[in-house]
Amino acid sequence: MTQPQHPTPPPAGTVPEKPSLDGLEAKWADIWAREQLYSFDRSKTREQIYSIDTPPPTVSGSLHVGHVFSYTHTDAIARFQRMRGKEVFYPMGWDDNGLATERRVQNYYGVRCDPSLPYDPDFVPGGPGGRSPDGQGKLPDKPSKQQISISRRNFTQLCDRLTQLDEQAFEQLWQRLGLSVDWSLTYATVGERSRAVSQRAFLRNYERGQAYVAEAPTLWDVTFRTAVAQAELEDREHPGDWHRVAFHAPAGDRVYIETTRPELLAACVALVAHPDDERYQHLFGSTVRSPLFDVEVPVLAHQSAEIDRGAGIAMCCTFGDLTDVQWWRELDLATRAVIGRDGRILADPPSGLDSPVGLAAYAQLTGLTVHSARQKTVELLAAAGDLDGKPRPITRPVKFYEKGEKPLEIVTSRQWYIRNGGRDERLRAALLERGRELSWHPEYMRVRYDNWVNGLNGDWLISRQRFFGVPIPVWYLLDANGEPDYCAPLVPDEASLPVDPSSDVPPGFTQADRGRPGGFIGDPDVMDTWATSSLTPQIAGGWGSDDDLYSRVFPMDLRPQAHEIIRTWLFSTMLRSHDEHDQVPWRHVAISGWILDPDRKKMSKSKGNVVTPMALLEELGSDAVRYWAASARPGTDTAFDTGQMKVGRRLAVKLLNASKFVLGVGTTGGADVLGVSTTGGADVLTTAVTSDTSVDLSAVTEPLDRAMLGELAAVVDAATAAFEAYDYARALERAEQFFWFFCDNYVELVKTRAYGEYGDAPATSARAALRLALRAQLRLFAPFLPFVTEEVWAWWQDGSVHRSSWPTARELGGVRSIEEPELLEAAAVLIGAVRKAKSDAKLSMRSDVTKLMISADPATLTAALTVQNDLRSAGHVQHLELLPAQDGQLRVDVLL
RNA sequence: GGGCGUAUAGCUCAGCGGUAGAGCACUCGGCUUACAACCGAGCGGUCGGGGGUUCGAUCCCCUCUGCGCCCA
Repeated sequence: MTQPQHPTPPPAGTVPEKPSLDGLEAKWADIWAREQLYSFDRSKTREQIYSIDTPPPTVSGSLHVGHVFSYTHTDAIARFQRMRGKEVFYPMGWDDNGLATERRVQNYYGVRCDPSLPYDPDFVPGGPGGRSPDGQGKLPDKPSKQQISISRRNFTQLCDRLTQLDEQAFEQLWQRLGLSVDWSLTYATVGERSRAVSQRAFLRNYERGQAYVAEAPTLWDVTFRTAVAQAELEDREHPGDWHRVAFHAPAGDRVYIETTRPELLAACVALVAHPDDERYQHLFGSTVRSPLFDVEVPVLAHQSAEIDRGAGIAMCCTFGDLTDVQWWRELDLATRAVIGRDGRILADPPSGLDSPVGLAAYAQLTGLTVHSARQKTVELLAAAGDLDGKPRPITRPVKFYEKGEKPLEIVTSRQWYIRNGGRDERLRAALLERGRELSWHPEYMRVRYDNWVNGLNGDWLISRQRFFGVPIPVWYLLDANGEPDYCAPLVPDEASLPVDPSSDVPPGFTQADRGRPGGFIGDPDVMDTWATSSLTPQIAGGWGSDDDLYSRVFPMDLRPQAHEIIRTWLFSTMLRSHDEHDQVPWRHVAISGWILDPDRKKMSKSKGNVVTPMALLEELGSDAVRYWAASARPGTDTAFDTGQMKVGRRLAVKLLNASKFVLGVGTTGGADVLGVSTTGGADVLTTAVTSDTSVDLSAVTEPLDRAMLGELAAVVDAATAAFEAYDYARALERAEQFFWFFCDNYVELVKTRAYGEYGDAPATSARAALRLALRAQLRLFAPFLPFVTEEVWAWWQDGSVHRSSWPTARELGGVRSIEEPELLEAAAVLIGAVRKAKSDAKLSMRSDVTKLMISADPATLTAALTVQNDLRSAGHVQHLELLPAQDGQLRVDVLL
């Protein structure tokens, strides 16, 4: 069953002979789209609206089952809120901004961006670009051999083109999954609107002094040749070697340091030891000379030197790691850079290296990679006798760019930053306070936010030396020598956004002024992708372009997201909202867990354990997959489990069959007690015709029927409370547990009566109760199983179940509305005892019971008496005997 | 190294102060007029180890161990 079937839909208002799940996704997704069932009504007020800040998936990656998992959680909440009467603002975004897209376009079209090239309007890409998506809705990723250099504008056009293809595949999948998104509200993070919002927010940050440009040591990826922010770092265990190297004191003494980075020897600006370290007290304040390069450096004390690491005294280089940066800054040291942005030793020796012997040594390293320079330096040191012993291998944590494969270097460069509290206690405290204003689901995820904010050690570096992204919207004046003045950037008018400084000109200038002394140059950099993603509420809500809409949806009600991007997406969105609006961007944040493979390893492409979602949806059905997703507790990592999906599929099938029974057992006679209109038709799909007042509970006269409705009312209350607390899984569990009980016990008990065996009034009571219960349960399941519930709803109700109102206890007569609250449970226990007797005797459930003897406490006996007709019918009992139990213990004896 | 989560039946998980639960798997039985891709019944656990609080602990506290994640 890999091909979806498209059976002719049965006429509205009829129950099919053989109900089936096949084809429901295609049928209903199509109808919902055509009817615009989920379209957002922007005339509603903020109080009437429930707004969702949807996570935009990265379209250059592939969708996997983890996306299906978390987006289902959000959709269930959206559907619940919609049924509760909220106007749900549920847009979809595409994250097509940034490096991932760049790489994909390079490989896909076989191109390379060269910003120095002019735009070629006639450029036609080669590569497999014309190919259509494969069966999984994904375009092939094939690296090309030869890469053509093209201009930045041509390059970004290809990015647009490819992401559009990817987005179509994504949208197909989401619709198949049944996400109740309003597709007319879709945005893309590199779209014009996003660029304008991103640039506008940046410029406002700049005006308020929250964004600034600075020349500073920066973590740098030599492969991608771009600066990297703290949030993009990861520590990896990396092998290296301790080298024991001699520095020379004036008296001829040797001072040994230990280092894992001897290649930075020429960049050494000081030796540093802990102020309490006895071994080096006599050296503090003196100078030593470096081996090979013969540069004089001071010996200094600093608290953060580690006494028991290496020799306890370390060389401080500009720059080997973040500790070097700290020492350099706090001890006010010289700067001697030796590593270039390409990760190779610079051609020019650093200042202070001027002796002939030093210059000769340096010349041997020039142009080498870090790795080669290290080997060469070790050779030279050994030859000079300044290397003590053999290098000793160690493994230590080294900082990497999360997407990179080489250790990060630190280079000094001019970059843009946004203040984030990393260097400002007051801002940090304010952001921590913002975190406390949010409702976190689950609550303990708040700690991750606190940890991140408390651990920030610098401002947010937002400029990236890449091509595809939102350009930093500033220009710099060139002085008479053609040197840019970075202190006073030229900024565009907000009305002209978005701008591309590499092709647009600043106010008051013409293209002729570009690059000319006295003219201007554009900032060549783009912003970090998070600098735009941090504005998804503003982008989706129309900030700046549709302020009326924005006032109706912001601050949003819900931010759903995964836990690993609390430090990036959640934090940065909070920061931008704090800066721009002085308030939290949402009220609730719901954190989804991850999908683990059956061996409890995180699913990822590199491990090859990802599951293609579309095939899964086709095989088991969307409702089944959604059931599995919705069964997972919020925030909990969950194993991929087709078994659980099959359980969901069985539930959906059961809903079909049980509904067929309830609706086929006969109407309630004469006027329809449910007040169901018979004017059905898809043209009124979006109209909620069913209201509480149309339900006539008065036909439900039998105590057992009322008891069942009372139980269901309690379930409705529990599910509602669970949903309000964002615990969709509990809401599903309660509904599901009741439904199986309802089918196995209640339906079996009343079946005979419902067929009319005991006359009209008892039959009518059962039929009305069955219908009321079905109508409520379909709505309880609608957020989880949108397709099967809609299908069944259409058999007998007008409109869409997804636009009907969420069930209430009141419409079912209230919780525990009868005087004998345990009636239903008692009846179930008794019929269970009869079944067990037959099962133990290995008899058919149809076989007759000659005599059923029940000995119990008075309340249970009363219950048995009350349901005796149903009990006798369901159990095929000929004679029923009720006896008071002396000890109050229930005993059921069955004479077969 | 610090933080968070988690540990319950063979498996996947619920429960979280008052005599252990579900589904799957397994065993046995049943074509029952909604459902045999179904239904019924059963088997199965000293609730990770140790200590403490309590009349009583799977549940609360401490500690140890395993696993996962986040941050250094």
